[in-house]
Amino acid sequence: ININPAKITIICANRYFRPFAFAYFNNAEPGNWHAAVLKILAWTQDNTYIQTSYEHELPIGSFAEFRDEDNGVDENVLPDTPDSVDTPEETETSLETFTTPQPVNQDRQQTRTEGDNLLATPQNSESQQAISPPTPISHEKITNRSIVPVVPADLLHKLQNTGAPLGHHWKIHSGITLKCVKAFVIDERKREDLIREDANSSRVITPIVRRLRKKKWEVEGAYLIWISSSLHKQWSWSYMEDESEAERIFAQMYPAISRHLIDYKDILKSRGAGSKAQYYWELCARELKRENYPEFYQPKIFYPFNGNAMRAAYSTSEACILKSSYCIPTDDLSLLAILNSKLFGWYARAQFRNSAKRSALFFTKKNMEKSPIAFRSEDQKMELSYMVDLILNNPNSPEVPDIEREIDRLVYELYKLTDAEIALIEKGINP
DNA sequence: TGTACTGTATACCCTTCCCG
DNA sequence: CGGGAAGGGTATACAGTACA
Repeated sequence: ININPAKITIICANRYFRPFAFAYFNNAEPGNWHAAVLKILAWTQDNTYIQTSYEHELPIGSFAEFRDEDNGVDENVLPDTPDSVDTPEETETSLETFTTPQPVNQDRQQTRTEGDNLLATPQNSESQQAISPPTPISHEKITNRSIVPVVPADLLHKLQNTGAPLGHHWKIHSGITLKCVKAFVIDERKREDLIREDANSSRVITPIVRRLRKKKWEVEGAYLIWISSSLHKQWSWSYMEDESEAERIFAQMYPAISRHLIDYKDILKSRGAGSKAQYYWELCARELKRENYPEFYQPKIFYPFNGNAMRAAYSTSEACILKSSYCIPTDDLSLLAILNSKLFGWYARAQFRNSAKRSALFFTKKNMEKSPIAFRSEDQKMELSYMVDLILNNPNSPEVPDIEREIDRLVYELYKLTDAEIALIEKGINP
């Protein structure tokens, strides 16, 4: 075969990239396949802390930081010759995992071109050294660090490789867009007034559920005037040539609602410009039916789109949620436990921050879908659900902080965190 | 019948601004 | 003043249409 084995990199993965591995031939010379040693650099689900990203200049790297903080661990004490890594015995074995590659010897490097395999070509050029130091790492060091990683970037990496992304198991739905919240969202008292004025009003008033400001688990109920768009529902006023005539018919059908919305006529008309077929009293929404909005008709976890912390809540009522909230239809309270845990909060601060100047986190659909949710056994699910139930049943109990701490502890267990990693999260040290 | 194109509604995400 | 709810621009999905 006339292929230079040193130029081959094999990428091995299943369709979920778990495990994920690079393989390449070490000691490979053109025309001498027998001398080539196949080396494998792998990421697996359970053993995520492997130094290969550093050794091979993959983009991760807060390693320098780690050295500063890790007393006594210094580049100088690390072996600086490749021979201390690759022993003759190892060369005899054809398969070797998790070892550092040898630097390319001088004459072989001269034959290489710029486009050559990065992985099989350890850092020799000056430009590469400027990006990342080429110091090889001993096995011993790797083993020690894999037991107690204390660098936030490594913890983040570990979390990212735990469990499965949220989007694999759950679907996230966004809330209803309103042209003007003040106009369409009403409280219990206003609802009673409107229905007392005209009993028909109840036909277009539907419950919604919102989060309570500043509170993690609690929700508040409210009501929404839901008159779906004429594009989706044929009303008596739909598609009238004369808008004032349509308005008159609307006022006849729902006099109380009409009187309420007239106060917001100007603002609703200005914001509704562009959607020609609609009148100011209509929502830009389909009919509220189970088949149109199945997510609202089942138990759901919901959370606001932004904020400086995740504040997820749970609702079993058949109520809608508004825009700037997302909901996940599920009755799995162990997911709620994870979302409201300190661990997830730490992950969110590390991942979801949108701009440097503001502390706000953006729990966008994409961000959330990618979030790693640890696998839970049935027992673990039950235990977490029980804890969450305790809080939901009595959110103002003085015991809530204790229960939250216990939930945090259980979540740390789910993600198999070490004491050092837990300390990082408790201290709020982000990457 | 399949494909390309087009217009529109919707959802997403960022920015603004209000309220505690 | 900061947090967070709401507004608004825009990318995207999708339905409808034309045409091969």
